[in-house]
Amino acid sequence: MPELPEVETLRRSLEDALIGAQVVRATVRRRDVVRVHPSQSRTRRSALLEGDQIVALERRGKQMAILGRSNRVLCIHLGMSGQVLREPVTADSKATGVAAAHRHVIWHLERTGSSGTPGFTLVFRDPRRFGGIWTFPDRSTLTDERWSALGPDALKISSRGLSGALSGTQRAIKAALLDQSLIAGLGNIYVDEALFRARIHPESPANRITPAQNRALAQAIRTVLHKSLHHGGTTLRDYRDADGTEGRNASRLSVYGRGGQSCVRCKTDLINIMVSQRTTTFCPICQSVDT
DNA sequence: CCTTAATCCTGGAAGC
DNA sequence: TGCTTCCAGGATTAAG
Repeated sequence: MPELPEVETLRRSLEDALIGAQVVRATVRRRDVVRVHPSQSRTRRSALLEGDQIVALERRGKQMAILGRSNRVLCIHLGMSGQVLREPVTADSKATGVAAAHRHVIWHLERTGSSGTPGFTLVFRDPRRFGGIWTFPDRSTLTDERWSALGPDALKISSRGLSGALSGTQRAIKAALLDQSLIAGLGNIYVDEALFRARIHPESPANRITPAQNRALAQAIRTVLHKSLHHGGTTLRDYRDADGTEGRNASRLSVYGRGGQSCVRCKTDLINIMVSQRTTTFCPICQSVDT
């Protein structure tokens, strides 16, 4: 479920603590969760930033990159159930808690300059393991080999950028918006929310969207994402930021998860259909095929 | 070009 | 209560 606002909330919740911190040790408890770049196969420890200092956190679509001073990069994708948690190293009771399982990678970090600071850990957990961590020898390799496959970032999508993405395909617009190579960052929640806001039927062919609809949709995507970001993202069940805080946007969703309930705009019952193997909720009146 | 289905995986919920 | 079944979802892959 983590989509763009959740990943961006996570990134922001990590920035202050992580930038400038020194990675003392990285422990991998499940090897298949980490995809080490072929050029780094014999230096797995440094590939995981061991001995490195963290200098930046970036995001593109639903992916987050942790950049080291060495120029080495970790790219984290949360998939369905991934979490990155920051914990004080003194929190000994954590080991027996509910979140104790599925901790696949653990980093031990310290802040230099202030000796005596206890340090902290960063944990990647992912019960369902749809997510993972990809390592790259440098930033440009990440761009060339991984992020080049992504379309423009949804948070700042322009009307022009959106029409460029949609005009080349006659697939259902919902399917196109879920395709990360066309536009990066949207998942099932925010696609349904944006289409509702722009009053577009989810099965409309992407290339038959009118210029007015395209403008409305680009605006709706930005608004829906910014609104969620403002409320710390949407927590349906698993999502937490690095401090374990839940997002507060779930109660503000207009259509996602509200099939059978009444439309916030016209009071008609919202209906569920399947589009691209995904449950899709929309208002049959507000999002009719015409207009 | 397109769609559909299967696959990965776990845990919560629903059904019997 | 306790078992089985279903479903959720992001991304990739194969098949039609």
